[in-house]
Amino acid sequence: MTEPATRHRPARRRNRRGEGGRLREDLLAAAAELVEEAVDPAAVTLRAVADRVGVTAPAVYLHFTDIDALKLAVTQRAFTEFAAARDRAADGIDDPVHGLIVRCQAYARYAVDHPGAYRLMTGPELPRLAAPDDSTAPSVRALQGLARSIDACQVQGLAPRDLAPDHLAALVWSALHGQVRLRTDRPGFPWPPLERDVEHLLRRLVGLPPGEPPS
Amino acid sequence: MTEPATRHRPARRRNRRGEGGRLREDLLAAAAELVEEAVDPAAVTLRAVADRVGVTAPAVYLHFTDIDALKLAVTQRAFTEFAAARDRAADGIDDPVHGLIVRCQAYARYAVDHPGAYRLMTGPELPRLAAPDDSTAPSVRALQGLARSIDACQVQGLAPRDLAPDHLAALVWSALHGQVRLRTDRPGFPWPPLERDVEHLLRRLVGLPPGEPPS
DNA sequence: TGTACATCAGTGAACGCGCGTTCACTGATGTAC
DNA sequence: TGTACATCAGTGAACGCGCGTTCACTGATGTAC
Repeated sequence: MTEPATRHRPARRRNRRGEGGRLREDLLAAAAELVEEAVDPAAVTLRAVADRVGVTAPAVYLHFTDIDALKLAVTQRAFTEFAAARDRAADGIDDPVHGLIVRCQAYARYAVDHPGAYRLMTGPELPRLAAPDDSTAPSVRALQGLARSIDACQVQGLAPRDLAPDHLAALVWSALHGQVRLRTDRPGFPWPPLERDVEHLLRRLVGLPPGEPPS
Repeated sequence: MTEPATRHRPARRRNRRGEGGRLREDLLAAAAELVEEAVDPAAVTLRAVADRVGVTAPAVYLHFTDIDALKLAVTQRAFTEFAAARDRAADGIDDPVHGLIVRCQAYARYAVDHPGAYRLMTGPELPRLAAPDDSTAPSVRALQGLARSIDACQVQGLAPRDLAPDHLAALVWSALHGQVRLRTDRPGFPWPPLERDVEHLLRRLVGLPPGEPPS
C-alpha cells in the first residue's frame, strides 16, 4: 500500500562545521512535502522525514526534541504562509466588499491547494501538539480579521446589520471550511469552480449586494 | 499518552455452537465505540477491537477478511443510522421549509454527537476502504434528498429560484459540514447553539423567509 | 438414555514490520599555537 | 606554514512497542446412532 520509508534516500553531503542549522531547514521542508503528499497524516513519520532529507533518524534529534516538536514547527510555518497568502491577495484593495471576497477566496484557494497543511492547521492533531492557547490563537486571530472585514461592509452600509460581525464571521468561516474539506476529501464529486462558490457563500451569508465578480 | 490496547479485557463466555455470529455483532459494536472514543482514527486497531470484546486478535478473522473490512462495515452501519436519524426528525412534517430546516438540524446534531462516525463517513479514510462508487453513493443520495427538499421550497414559492437546487444543496451541505467539523475539531471555541446556526445558514443560503424557529 | 464423533468457536504462539527513541561512536573541519 | 586538538554534524546499532496476519491447535457442544 504505502511505499516503505527506506526508499530513495538521496546522496547528501554532511553540512560544514557551523552550518548544522541547515539540516533544520531541510527537515522542515521535507516534512512539509510529506504532509502534502500523504493522504494519511500518520504517514508523516520521523523516519520518513529523515529519509527524505537523506539523513539517519537520530539526526532529527539534533534540532527537534521529538517528532511532535517537528510537526508543530511545520504547522506554525504553515500558519504564517497561509496568512501571508491571504494578505497578498487582498493587498491594495480598498473596497471592503471586494476585499472581503478576495480574502475568503484566497483562504479557500490556499487550503484546497495545500490540503495537508490545512488539515494540520485545522484538524484534530494540533490541539494534541500545542498548548490550548497556541493551537487556537492563529485561528482566532484570522477570525477576528474576518469579523473586521465584515464590520467594515456593515459600517459602510454595504451589508445589513441583522447579525453581529463576530457571529457572521463564524458562519462564514465554517462555510469556507466545509467547502475546503469536502472538496479535499471527496475530490470525485463534480464541484463547481471554487472561487464562484466562495462568492456565492459570502454574498448570501453576509448579505452583500449583487455585483460583478471580482475575479 | 494512549492506553495500551491490552487492558480491561472483560470476562467473556465463548458463544455456543451455532451462535458464533454474535461475535460479529460484538466486534462491530466495540469498533463503533472505539471510533467515538478515539480522537485519532488510527487508534481503532484490530487488536484494540478484539481486546474490547474480550477475544484474541485472530478471532476477528472469523468474521472479517481484514481490518479494513471491519472498518468498512462500521462505516456502512453508521451511514444507515445517520440517515435514519434524519428521517426520524423530519417524520410527519409537511411544511417544506420546516422540514428542510429540521432535516439539516438533525444532520448537524447527529454529526456533532457522533464525531467519530461522522469523520469516518466523510473523511479521507472511506475512499481507501471502499470502491469509488460505494464511498460516494451514500453522500450523493443524501445530497439528492437535500436538493429535493430545496426544490420543494422553491416550487411552492417559499424560496427564490436564483440558484439551481443541486447547486444550493452542495452549498448547504458544505456549510453544514464545516459547522460540524469545526465544532468537533475546535471544541474550545465559543460556538453559538448549533440548531440556531444551522437555521441561520439555511435561511441565508437558500433564501428562506424569516419565520418562528421550528425548535 | 448413553456415547462417539464431527464441527464450531475460538486460543496461543509466532512472524516480520515500521515506529520513536537511546547511546556510544566517528570522522571531517575549523582554530589555536 | 604546519600541526595538534577540540568541536561539530552527524552515523550505526540496538531497544521495546504495537501492529496486522499466519498457523496449528483445543476444548466445548450439538448430533447421529
